[in-house]
Amino acid sequence: MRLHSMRMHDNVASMTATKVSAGPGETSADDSADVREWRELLARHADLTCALDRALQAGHSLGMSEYEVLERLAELPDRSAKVATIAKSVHLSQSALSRVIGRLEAAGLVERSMCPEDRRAVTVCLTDEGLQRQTEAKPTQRQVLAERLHAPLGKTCQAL
Amino acid sequence: MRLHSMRMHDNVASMTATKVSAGPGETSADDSADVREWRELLARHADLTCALDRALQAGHSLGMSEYEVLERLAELPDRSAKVATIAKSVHLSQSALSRVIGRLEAAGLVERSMCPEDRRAVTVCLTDEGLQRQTEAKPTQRQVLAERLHAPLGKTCQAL
DNA sequence: GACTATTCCATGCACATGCATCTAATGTCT
DNA sequence: AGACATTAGATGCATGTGCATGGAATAGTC
Repeated sequence: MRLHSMRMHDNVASMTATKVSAGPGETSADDSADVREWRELLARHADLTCALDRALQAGHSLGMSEYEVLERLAELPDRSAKVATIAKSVHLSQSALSRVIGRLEAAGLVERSMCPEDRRAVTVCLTDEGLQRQTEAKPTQRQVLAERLHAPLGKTCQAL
Repeated sequence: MRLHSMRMHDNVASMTATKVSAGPGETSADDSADVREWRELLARHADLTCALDRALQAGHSLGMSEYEVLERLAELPDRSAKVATIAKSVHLSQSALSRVIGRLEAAGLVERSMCPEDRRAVTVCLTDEGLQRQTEAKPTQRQVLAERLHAPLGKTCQAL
């Protein structure tokens, strides 16, 4: 079972081929619509992930996962949360999140501290620098979203 | 710039936080709609990729990337294409595609052969076994799509 | 025809991810 | 209290991916 994004790529989805569907061993009546929708979802995801990652990396030295964690923290009143809480809002495995937090901590953008009530847990807190970075990066992210979320889809993002 | 899926994960997207938007340094008027849409796209993609990969792996020993290549080839009249052609229809880098084809070849599902007209190019041809595997796996894929493409979204796919 | 630029694919390398596992801390049951 | 099960988070490991590069073949230029 795969899931999360590593470095993303680009590419268009063309290569049309006559596709009849609904043969004898088929699953349901019209799954071709599902397939079309699925491929569009893949293409959109690829395009956006690629563009977002490039823009964030180039402009703010942040990966998409890193930015997402910063964003979640920045949205909270006290700018901090337990790792387990963050995990619920990000599509990353617990281990991947642990490492993302590790990278953010090494960069000085968050701080890990022991949770008083539950000494197993770790509270992750956004630093001032972390908030600043997220604030700087936010317009970049929004711009990419605005440009590509509803764009015709067919152009690659290739080398930016 | 990240993009393509490695092993996918699951998780829900909750963690609601009061989000006002349109502060002084904002990009555009209402980007919160874009953000919502983007997060839904991410969640849907994560859910589907995770479920698809698990189902294909468990039932047919195929990764999502492998299945996609088989599917593209199976859709073609002669069940073969040059690598560069396949590359245009799949969201993988050229190198990743090269390795996917390598794995498929090692599994006996495709064959690589030199292209007569252009001796740089490689023609990839689906074997009978490859076609069979794709035919077997297809209902699995369609079923997952049918089940989850429009599902309420909020449940994880966790351990299958 | 010789030279250069370009295209096609494979591969070395770095890196992010998921799984399995480990340690520590809590919770539960008797 | 003691024993077992559960949960939180970190880490070893295997794997898949993208980038940079390389070698081979082709296309374009003079």
